[in-house]
Amino acid sequence: MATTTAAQRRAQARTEFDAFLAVCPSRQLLDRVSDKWVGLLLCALGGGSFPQPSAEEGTPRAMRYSELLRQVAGVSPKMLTQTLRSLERDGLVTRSVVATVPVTVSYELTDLGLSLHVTMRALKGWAETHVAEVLEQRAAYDARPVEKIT
Amino acid sequence: MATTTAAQRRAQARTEFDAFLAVCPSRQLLDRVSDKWVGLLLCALGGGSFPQPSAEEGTPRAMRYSELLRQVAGVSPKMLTQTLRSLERDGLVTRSVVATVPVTVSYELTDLGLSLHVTMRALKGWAETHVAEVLEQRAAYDARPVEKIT
DNA sequence: AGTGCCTACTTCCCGATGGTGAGCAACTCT
DNA sequence: AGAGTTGCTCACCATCGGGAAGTAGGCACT
Repeated sequence: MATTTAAQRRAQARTEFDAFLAVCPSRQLLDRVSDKWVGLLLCALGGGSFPQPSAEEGTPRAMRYSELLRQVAGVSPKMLTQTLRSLERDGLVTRSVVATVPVTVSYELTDLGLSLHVTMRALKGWAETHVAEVLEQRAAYDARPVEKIT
Repeated sequence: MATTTAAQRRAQARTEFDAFLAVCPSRQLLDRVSDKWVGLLLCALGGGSFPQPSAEEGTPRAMRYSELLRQVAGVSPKMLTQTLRSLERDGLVTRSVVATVPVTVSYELTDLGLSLHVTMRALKGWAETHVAEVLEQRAAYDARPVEKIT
């Protein structure tokens, strides 16, 4: 009985540690910045585009909402707005509004956003470099016999 | 009228190009590997753990299902299985089954998986380095007056 | 006048997927 | 019998991304 109580206490302590880790800020941040639209927007604002060869990376520059909407293929106004708001909140982009007619809103990477963009370029490069190999692996996996043993 | 038709054709061509890019394999792959459980599992199999200081990266080694379940805080059996299957299909991990009682199943990074793990370490490091700054930015953003102009 | 364009979003609805909780099978030990 | 190990599987539900349509204000063209 004393052994069981000690085991239960250890399990409880582990559960609490797990809960702590699961809400850890840096872990949540990694999840956040790993969002697909985040990556594509950082890339666009950083002067590049993905998927494309990386040979001609442009310079980071401010871009307008409609520019981003056109350049980031497949993004909807909703996801664009949502992601830009999130990036702004995290301090990764600045949003500037000029009261022209029509209104002009532009977004630009901060230094922090630029550091993330630079860091994410490696991951983008990895995907471009290895996509063919992964596709082959998938084909091989899908072609193999279904295995029943567990 | 001829001008309108030409403009419509250009818009149509752009829409088709967008559709192509949106399903581009390397872009899909980047989305895939950016999944939060993927990152954490690659890290665990690569001998490290996140979030933790990176000073003591261990060596990549095979790990059993239950080991991974214990080490990756917060993951459920469902997500663990699902993610491991996906990693196996992409050729990023190998799954080995030994018919012991109970059965022994272990997972190990492939060379491809290891290359991805190495690439993702930079992103993990970025999150750990900058999490405090991002939290401050969020607090500042949340504290500012609500702006009504668009 | 009407229509279409530009700007930067917003709203509503639905479906996919992640998450939770419980369970399965086969064995061993108490 | 119950409790533990192994590695999953299944049912249900909540969340959030995605799709489609819409808003407002101005300007240009027919």
